[in-house]
Amino acid sequence: MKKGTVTKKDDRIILTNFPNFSAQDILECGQVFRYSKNSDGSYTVYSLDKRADVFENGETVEIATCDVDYFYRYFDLDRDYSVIISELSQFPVMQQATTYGKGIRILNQDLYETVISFIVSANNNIKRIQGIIERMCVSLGDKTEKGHYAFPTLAQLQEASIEQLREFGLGYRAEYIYKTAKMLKDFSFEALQDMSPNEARKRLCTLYGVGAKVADCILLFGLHREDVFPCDTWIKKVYHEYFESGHKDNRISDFFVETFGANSGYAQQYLFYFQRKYRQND
DNA sequence: TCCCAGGCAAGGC
DNA sequence: GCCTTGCATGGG
Repeated sequence: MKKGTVTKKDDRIILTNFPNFSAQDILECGQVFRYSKNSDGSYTVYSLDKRADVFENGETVEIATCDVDYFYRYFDLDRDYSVIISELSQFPVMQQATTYGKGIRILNQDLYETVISFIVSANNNIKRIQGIIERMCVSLGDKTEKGHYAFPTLAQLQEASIEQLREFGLGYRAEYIYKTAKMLKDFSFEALQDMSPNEARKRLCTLYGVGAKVADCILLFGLHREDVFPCDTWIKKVYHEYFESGHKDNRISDFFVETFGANSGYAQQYLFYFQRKYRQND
């Protein structure tokens, strides 16, 4: 396959004939909660106080942003996803899943925003998660020059009361966010980088509201750890529908990591997106 | 009315 | 260590 070109300008990134890039697949596959689809078909995605607008026209994709370097890394543009897809396709279901979600890329999201966002995600559905996080931004975050609201800084989050957090619709997760915001004052994100998956997971699980699954999401979406496999209710359905049964729920993640190895994180996202494809209203 | 959603913490054993 | 239970909220 011919490899496309990436051109960085001052205020935009231009992809030409660039394989495995679809704004819809990337943003609607469940890894990120702050984005919108615009009336002209373009997408806007937000990260911390930044935003990028993605316009797709045939062979050309234009990513308009005032922070080109940030979103170059954010969209994981250095990685060749055709290799990953090729390796995963030997597994029967993966052939279909990677065909369906061939434009997926695992984003390099901000670690702090990922921690808070996925605490919100626990036992929740995507539509509600998006609404809660949006209300958090509007109520606690700064309004930017572009007119949108930034994700609240840690300092801003720490100032919010439990009652205020509960008004966003967090339910019992309000206490998780409240306590973890305080705990993050003395938490080293840098230390996670050099840890094994199990060490890093254990460290993340010291945060209130973070368990095994949320920790794996943080490792995958915030630290781009490829050797983890977040197991939620959708993945359990995938497991029982397409794979061998016999593992207890809390071992399904281990089974998939043994199966997919270094490509586990990617495999998870293809399968999650594939499993949910007829359920876009969640 | 019950079930479900990108589960987790706490308590019992 | 492994199980069970309660949990806020809104949509189907």
